[in-house]
Amino acid sequence: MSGSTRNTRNTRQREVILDVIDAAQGPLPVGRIHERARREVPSLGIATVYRTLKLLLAQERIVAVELPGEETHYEPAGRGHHHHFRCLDCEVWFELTTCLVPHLDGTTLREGFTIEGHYLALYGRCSACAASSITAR
Amino acid sequence: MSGSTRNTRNTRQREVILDVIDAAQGPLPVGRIHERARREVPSLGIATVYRTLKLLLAQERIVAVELPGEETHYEPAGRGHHHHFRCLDCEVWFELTTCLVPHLDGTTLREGFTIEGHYLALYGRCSACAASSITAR
DNA sequence: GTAGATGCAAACGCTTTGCCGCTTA
DNA sequence: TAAGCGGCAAAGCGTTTGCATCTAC
Repeated sequence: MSGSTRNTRNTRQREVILDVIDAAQGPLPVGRIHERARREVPSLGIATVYRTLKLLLAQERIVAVELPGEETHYEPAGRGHHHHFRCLDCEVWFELTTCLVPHLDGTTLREGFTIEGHYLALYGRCSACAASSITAR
Repeated sequence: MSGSTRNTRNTRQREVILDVIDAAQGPLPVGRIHERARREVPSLGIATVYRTLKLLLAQERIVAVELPGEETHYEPAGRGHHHHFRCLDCEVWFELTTCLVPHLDGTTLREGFTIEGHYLALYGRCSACAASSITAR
């Protein structure tokens, strides 16, 4: 009963947009979703992408991912609590499968702040880029 | 020699904008800076705020703080590496003085990602709000 | 006196909305 | 066939830029 699936139709546009998000290796911004979905449906308008993302969010089939200094990205829902890693070379955001700082939640800092949740993003090099930077010399 | 201080004038507007940022307990977004600076200089235009922030950034007198799902905030420079805490009640962003996860940098994850830097934001209740939620009943 | 700064308004870029013809069920 | 949907264009909204006026030095 989560979200509005009532009176909702299955269209090629929605199918393609969800496919693009599901097939990605990490969260995608609106522009990239539009770009990739257009390969299948060239006439696809940007407004439809925005409306579809809003619908998919309401249906809890995707989640919005906020990344520091970047536009909102989107990824499939249901992957639980996890964080993201950005490669400084290829500039791709990857999804991590585990939480690196599970101990933080529930603790209270000296300043009196009680931590109920956290957000972590990592930066560095992915293995592919690290390898090519060695072979490149 | 950091930034352009040459051919730069000291105006009341700039002085007030920097004062507002320095006096804040945490990073502020453009709108709030404008709002507070206007108390001193009512005619202050939003364009001047944007231009001044850009100048202060170039002079490395302030830094831009990216917070997940929020507009860019600004705080005084020179406070080193630290993170931010957002109170879910009063919705204020506070600055923390220490890094809670210094061990992350330099490590390589199983997936092959080499961590060179990290970004952490915390959510919860500040002591004032935690206290008032108790006395409120 | 003059280069630089401000304030206003127009321009921009991204997101949302309105409208109407098209499509799914 | 009808309600939902998509595409286009216009409207919003936050940020940037152009320009004429003002001001710090």
